[in-house]
Amino acid sequence: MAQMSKSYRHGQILKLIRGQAISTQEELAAELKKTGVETTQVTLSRDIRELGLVKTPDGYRQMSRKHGGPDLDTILAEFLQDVRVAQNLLVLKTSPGHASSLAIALDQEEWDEVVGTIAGDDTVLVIAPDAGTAQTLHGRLLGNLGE
Amino acid sequence: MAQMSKSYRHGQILKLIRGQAISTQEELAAELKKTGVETTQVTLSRDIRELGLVKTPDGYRQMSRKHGGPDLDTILAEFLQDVRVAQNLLVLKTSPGHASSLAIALDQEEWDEVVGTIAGDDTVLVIAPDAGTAQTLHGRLLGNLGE
DNA sequence: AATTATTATTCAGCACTATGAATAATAATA
DNA sequence: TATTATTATTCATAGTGCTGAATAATAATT
Repeated sequence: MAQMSKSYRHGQILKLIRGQAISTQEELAAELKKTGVETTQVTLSRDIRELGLVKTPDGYRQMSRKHGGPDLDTILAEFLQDVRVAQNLLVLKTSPGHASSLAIALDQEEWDEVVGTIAGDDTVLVIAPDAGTAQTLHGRLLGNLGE
Repeated sequence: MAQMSKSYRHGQILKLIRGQAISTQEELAAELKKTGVETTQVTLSRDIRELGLVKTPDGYRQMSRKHGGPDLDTILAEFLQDVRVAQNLLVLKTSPGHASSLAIALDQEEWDEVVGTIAGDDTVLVIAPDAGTAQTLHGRLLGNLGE
C-alpha cells in the first residue's frame, strides 16, 4: 500500500489537523503514515498551500473554506458534454450524475457573470444577468475547453 | 479553437446521431467539425466503442445506456477523501459537492457487494448486505486508490 | 475475385499531473 | 551572530491519458 490519491491525502490531512495539534510537516508525514498514506515533506508543503492551511499555536488549521476539489478546467474537461444558451440562461449538459460536481466547481470560481446555478442529474442551469452575458459565458466555457 | 475535451466530443457525437443518420466515421468527423470539434476517424473509432454505439440502417445508434463518464478509479482518485465503516454501512467523504459523482460511478460498476447508495453533498452512504462485506468494500475502495 | 470503402489497431509522441531528491529560503533557537 | 529547524522551490522523472499517422483487418461493392 504505497500511494494514495492526492484527494484522499487531503481528506486525511484535514481529519488529522482537526483532531490534534500538528506543528511541523514532518510530524504530519508521520501521522499520515499511520493512516496508510506515505508521503514526504515536499508534497505536504504543497498540500498545505493548496488547502490554505495556516500555522497557529495549536498547530495547522484551516482558516479559509478552501475546498480542495479539482479546478473548473478539470471538471469541464471531464464532464461537460453540451452548452446551450436560451436568453439569459445557459443549459450545461454533463454525463449523467455529474451535474452537481460541475455546478460546485463553477460556483467556487465566483465569476461575476454567474448570478447562480441549479444542478439536477445531468443538467446545470446557469443564470446570467442578461442574454449578452450568457453569450459571453458560453464562449468562456467552451474557450476553457479548447485550451 | 483546435481541441475539445473527450467528454464534450462524446456529448456532441450523441447529439448528432440522435438528430441525423450518420453512417460512416468520416461523415461523423465532418459533422463534428461543424460543431467546432476537430478530430479524426481514429479517435472516433475509439469513441464509438466507448459509447457502445452500433451501426444500424439509420446510422449509428446508442443501444446500451452506456454513460460515457469517467470510470470509478478516476473518480475515486479525484474525489474520495475518507472511508469509514459502521456495521453494514460505509460512509464515503468527498470534496464538497462531489458526492453524487462518486455515487453514480459506484452504481455503474454494479458490484454485487453494494446493495445501494445514497448521496448527499459531500457524503455517500454505501449499503452493504452485512458488516463483513462492508469491510471487504472498504479494502477494495482503498485498494483501488493504492494502485 | 478484385477493388474500394470502412473500421480497428499499433506505434509514436505530446501534454499534463504528481511526486521526491536536492537545495534554497525562511524562521526559530541558542 | 551562528546554528538548527522548518518550509518552499527547483529540477528531474514516472505514469497516465489522449491523439493522429500509418497500417492491418474487415466489410461492402463491382
